[in-house]
Amino acid sequence: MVTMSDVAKAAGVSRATASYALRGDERIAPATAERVRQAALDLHYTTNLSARSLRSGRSGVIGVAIFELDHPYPSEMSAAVSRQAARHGLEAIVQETSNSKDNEIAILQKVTSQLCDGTIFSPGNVSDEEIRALSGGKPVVLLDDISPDPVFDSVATPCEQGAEAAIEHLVNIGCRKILVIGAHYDALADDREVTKVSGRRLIGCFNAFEKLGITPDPSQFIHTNWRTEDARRTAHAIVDSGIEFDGVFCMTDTISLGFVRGLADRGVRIPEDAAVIGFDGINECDYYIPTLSTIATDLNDLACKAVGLLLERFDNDAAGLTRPPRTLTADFTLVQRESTTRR
Amino acid sequence: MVTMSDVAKAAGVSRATASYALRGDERIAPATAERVRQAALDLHYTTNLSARSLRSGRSGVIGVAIFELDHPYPSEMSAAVSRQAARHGLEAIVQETSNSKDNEIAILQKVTSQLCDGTIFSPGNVSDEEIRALSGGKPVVLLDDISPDPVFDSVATPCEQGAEAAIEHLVNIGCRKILVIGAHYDALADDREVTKVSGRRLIGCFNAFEKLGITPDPSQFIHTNWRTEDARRTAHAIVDSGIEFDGVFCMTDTISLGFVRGLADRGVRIPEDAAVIGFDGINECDYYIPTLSTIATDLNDLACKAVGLLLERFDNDAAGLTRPPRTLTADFTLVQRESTTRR
DNA sequence: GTGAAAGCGCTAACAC
DNA sequence: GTGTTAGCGCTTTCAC
Repeated sequence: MVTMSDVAKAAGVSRATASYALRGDERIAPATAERVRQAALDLHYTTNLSARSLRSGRSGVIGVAIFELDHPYPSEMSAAVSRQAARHGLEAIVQETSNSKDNEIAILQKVTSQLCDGTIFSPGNVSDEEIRALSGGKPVVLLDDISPDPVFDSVATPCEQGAEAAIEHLVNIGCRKILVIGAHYDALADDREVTKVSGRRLIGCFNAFEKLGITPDPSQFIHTNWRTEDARRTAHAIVDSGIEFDGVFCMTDTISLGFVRGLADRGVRIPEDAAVIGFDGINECDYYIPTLSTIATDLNDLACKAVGLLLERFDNDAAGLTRPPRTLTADFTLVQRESTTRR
Repeated sequence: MVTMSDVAKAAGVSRATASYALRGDERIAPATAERVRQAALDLHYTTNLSARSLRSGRSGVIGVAIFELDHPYPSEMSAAVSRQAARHGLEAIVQETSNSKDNEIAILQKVTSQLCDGTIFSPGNVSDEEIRALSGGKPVVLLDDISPDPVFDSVATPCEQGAEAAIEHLVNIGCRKILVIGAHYDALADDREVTKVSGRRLIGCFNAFEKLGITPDPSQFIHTNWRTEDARRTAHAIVDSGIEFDGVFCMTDTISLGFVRGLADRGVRIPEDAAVIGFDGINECDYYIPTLSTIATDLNDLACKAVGLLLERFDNDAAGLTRPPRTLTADFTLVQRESTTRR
């Protein structure tokens, strides 16, 4: 392995000078700097991240910790963050928590807190205090952790506004019997639910109905596991039970995909018999048959805001400042496709 | 930040003893070890990865470098590798190369070669020698890099066998005019193509036709960009041109998704008018309308083999051994769904 | 503008 | 069994 000493020797300077030169420090004479750079190139020198990180406490790497890598929404989100990080000269490393507490702890404790300058974390089973303890004082940006009294910076998906827009859209295109798939009517009775994604999307629905002067019936709200196969079975059950409906808001596109497939299994035509709209904006909605309308969270905006909050903390920490935690909300767009387009 | 010195002091032992105790070294008396562990727990000690890695050259982290995180196949593959790594007590970090050479180099050079004990790499634009130079002597397992004279261990997807099975399946269910979407008939004229995924899937097709005594016509093989939207347009063009066909093998599920959508746009019914089968086995094939048949690469098997090769190298390197590079092929299954099921 | 030297937190010989 | 010691490769005062 070629180290900085090798480069310094080849360039005829000391290790310190080599270090400065390679990082573009102003103090080094242009000619010297050039000589060092050339030597590094010739020797195929690459700086040792562990050593740099150990010594300086900065690595230029940020961690992204998410539930499940093999699901469209989290993987598209990770990709967006990766690209956004790259724009700022940072390297993003993505780790899968598998939605298990042990794994979340292991990840925060190991790579993340030790190597990464900061972390973008989609928390599942781990409390704020635990994150605080495990993060080693490095900045953390939480995804969708809307607590009334936030401890960390966070970026929220536009749950309330998006859900509201979805319901309004269904009503606007003429739906009169709307189903909401993803949570019970009385889910909000559980206090914790209010801050969760499902609860917040539910609130958006209620807001929309209220604004439109509609009194929703509890039977319109149907709980299901947020997995495609469960949503498909839920659709079967609903059709088989004879419930009437002409519009459906699915709390995620994953539910939407399964639900639409389930309706198709039972011969329900979309959008003729029922219009369907989902939430998230995953790519595959655009290739489904029919193409699926959705409330598309702007992942670039989300990534931009998350990385931005991290960068702010870096700068602040460097300047010895602190500021209270901020919560930003990502933009969204209502994407109307075939599943809610009636001729 | 709490360091090992703090733990050692709290437990009333030296740093070395603390280090041994925390790593479960046999030499430390059980009582001492327990005392150290308790102290570490009380102080919320977490071992500094950079320091460990710098000193011992091992981190327990493996890198996964892939094209695009927001596409189903690579993200499902990364997830499989993450989980397989976890089974061996390794942490997997995933990085997106964005299919750009600069990025591939940056990733190999930075996190990967410096922190990771080994790398699973899906190479796009970087040569074997470059990988060799950038990997810093750490083991590398390549994905789908079938060179006649391999330099690294690698795991291949079952291209030839899978494509052969796909064509045979189409013929078995009665297809007589089969289209292959993803590569030109004469793509193999380019030598490099023979080792690429597209070329190898083409070879599988040729093998199948030969085995079945069918002489394929060049016009049956249609090139398209491997993106859903391009495949959709390709389907439009094919139908509009009046080419007749009753079976389609798409070289990837992503193509399949777009192609089927494109056929649907033109009123071609699947599987009644044409049967369609893809390749890869991505999750969404199971929820499409119709559900899509596919040659499903066994990602668990692929992950198992890739991580296994890495582990072998770790052990060998530790024992001072070397062995010639090995190339393994992942298993696959033919998954028949609605798109190739005729009543 | 450049070099000498200290030390980040940890591990692994080696000594006792 | 446990402690002492010497670095891993780098950055960063502090001299000059």
